[in-house]
Parts: sequence; structure tokens; C-alpha cells
Amino acid sequence: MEKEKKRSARFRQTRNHHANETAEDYVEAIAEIIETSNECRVVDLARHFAVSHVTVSRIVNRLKDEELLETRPYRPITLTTKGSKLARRVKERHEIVLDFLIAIGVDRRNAEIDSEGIEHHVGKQTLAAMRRFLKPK
Amino acid sequence: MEKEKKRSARFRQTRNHHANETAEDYVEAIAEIIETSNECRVVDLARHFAVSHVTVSRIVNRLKDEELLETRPYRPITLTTKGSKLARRVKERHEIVLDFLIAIGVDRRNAEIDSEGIEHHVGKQTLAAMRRFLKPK
DNA sequence: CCCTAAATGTAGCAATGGCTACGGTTTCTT
DNA sequence: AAGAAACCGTAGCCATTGCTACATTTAGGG
Repeated sequence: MEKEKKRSARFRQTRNHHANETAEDYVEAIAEIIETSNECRVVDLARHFAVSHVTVSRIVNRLKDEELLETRPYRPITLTTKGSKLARRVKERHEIVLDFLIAIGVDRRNAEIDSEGIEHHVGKQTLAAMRRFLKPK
Repeated sequence: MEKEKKRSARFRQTRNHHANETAEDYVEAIAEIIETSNECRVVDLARHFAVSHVTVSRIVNRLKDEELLETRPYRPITLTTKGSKLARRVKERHEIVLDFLIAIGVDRRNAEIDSEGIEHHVGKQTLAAMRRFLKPK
């Protein structure tokens, strides 16, 4: 019974992370787009994620409420300090996961696909293990 | 531009997999419960995933439409052949991911947590790489 | 056998993330 | 400066996955 309770808690955790995954993907994309194009617009994100601008707009508003970014109507999107920090963490984690998959023998194409999905579920310990694998001292 | 198009396709893929993940989790859980308790009821799944029986009931109906399982009102749930096959594949993949995480140095507790989330995003190549890592010939 | 408890089902609400259609702003081009 | 094109916002639809509250069915204990 005790074991079942733990399992349940785990599943709940997984689900609660879902909205968070979107936030992570968005701040990462925004940081990336700003870095390469100097500014990030709703359309850029729509293209990036291959969704309509409407979907992006709604999510951006939510992330604004969460104080991850700032926008004004018809204006570019900027990250708050909180958003930038999250973006940096996410980017680092993403790169580690990608490099790790390549290191264990997955070709770049597939590593890129799988890492997009995997990265959100990689906890601290797992990330540390991947890091160790990449840089054995 | 070409690269951006590929990336978009990838994201779309990821999203389309979401409903599928639920199906995978459910058939895996059903197979597991039947194996240990001889039958699987809606309440068992509700306990397993720590959600209400209502949520389970709705999802079970959807999976019935997808012919992964069979139910009759107020009756236990059974897997179809299709459902059983999926469950077996999912279970195998799950075990490989779990063992792999442990093998790279993640403790069991964290490996169990992360593997639940990661497993759905592990493609054929990545799974093969994990298998190679576990059983080097 | 009946009556209650447990299990299921149904109705209806919320949040998230998709969409199209339509209308309002900004910006660029002529 | 005017008009077109690009961009953005809003309304309103759908599906999924949560929920509570209430109704129904099944199964067991008296």
C-alpha cells in the first residue's frame, strides 16, 4: 500500500509538470529567438512551434501572469529576469540531454527529436549522472 | 528555413504523442493490475494514477473506442490483443529505461520517477542505444 | 431477501492547448 | 500619405484531463 501511494504521488507530479513544460519550451524558444533575431514576436513563436498565433498569444498571456515574460499589445516579447534564468537552466539541461544521447550512440537527428521530449522529465540526479557520463574526471 | 521546418514538425509530433502517452500508461497499468489481482476495475486505475474514478472512466471509454480494451458497464476491464501487445512493448521499454538510468548512476527512487516521464519519448534508436549500454556484447 | 456499501456511470464545471474567422494595429511600400 | 501586408487580439469552437455532486448498479452482510 505504501508503495502504491508513492507511485500515485509520482504520477500526480508528472501531470502537474505539464503546464510547466510549456513554460519551459516557450522561454527557451524566446531566448533563442531574441539571441538570433534581436526580438521575439508572437509570429516567431507560432512558426517555431508550428501552431497558430492564437495559441501562442494565449500561452504568452499566461506566462505573463506567471511573470516569466513581458509584453504590450502589438509589441515584441521580452523575458523577465525570472524568465531568463529559467531559459538558461532549460537550455543547459537541453544541451546536456542532447549531447548525452549522442554520446551513447544515437544519431544527431534522433537525438534532437527525443531530447525535446525527454528533457522535461530529467531530474537533478539524472542530469548529474548524464553530466558525469559526458565529463568523467 | 529548412531547419526550422523540421523543428516544427518535431514539435507537432511531440504533441500528437500526448494522447498516446495516456493510452500507454493505461494499458501498462491494466496489464500490471490484472497480473497481480486477476482483474482490473476502474477504482484500481483511479488509485493507481491518483485521479478520480470519473477521469478513469472517460479515458477507459476512449481506449475502448480505440480497441485497446473491452468493458461492459459495471464490469472489469480486459485488454484486447492489440492492447496486450502495446502493454508488453511499453513494459519492456519502461524496464529498459529504468535499468538504464540506474546503470548510469541514478538511485532507484529517482530512476523510477524520471523513467515514468522519459519512457514515452524514447524512440527506437535511443532504446537500442540504452539496450546496448546495458548488454555490451 | 433486503439493504447498505462499494463501484460505476452521468451531468456539468475548469484549465490547457489546439483551431478558424474576423477585426484592429503597425509597418512597409509605393 | 494611402493602401497593402504583416502582425496581433478576441470570439467562439473542439478535445483532453482534471474535479464534485448526484444517480444507478452490483455485491455482501445481516
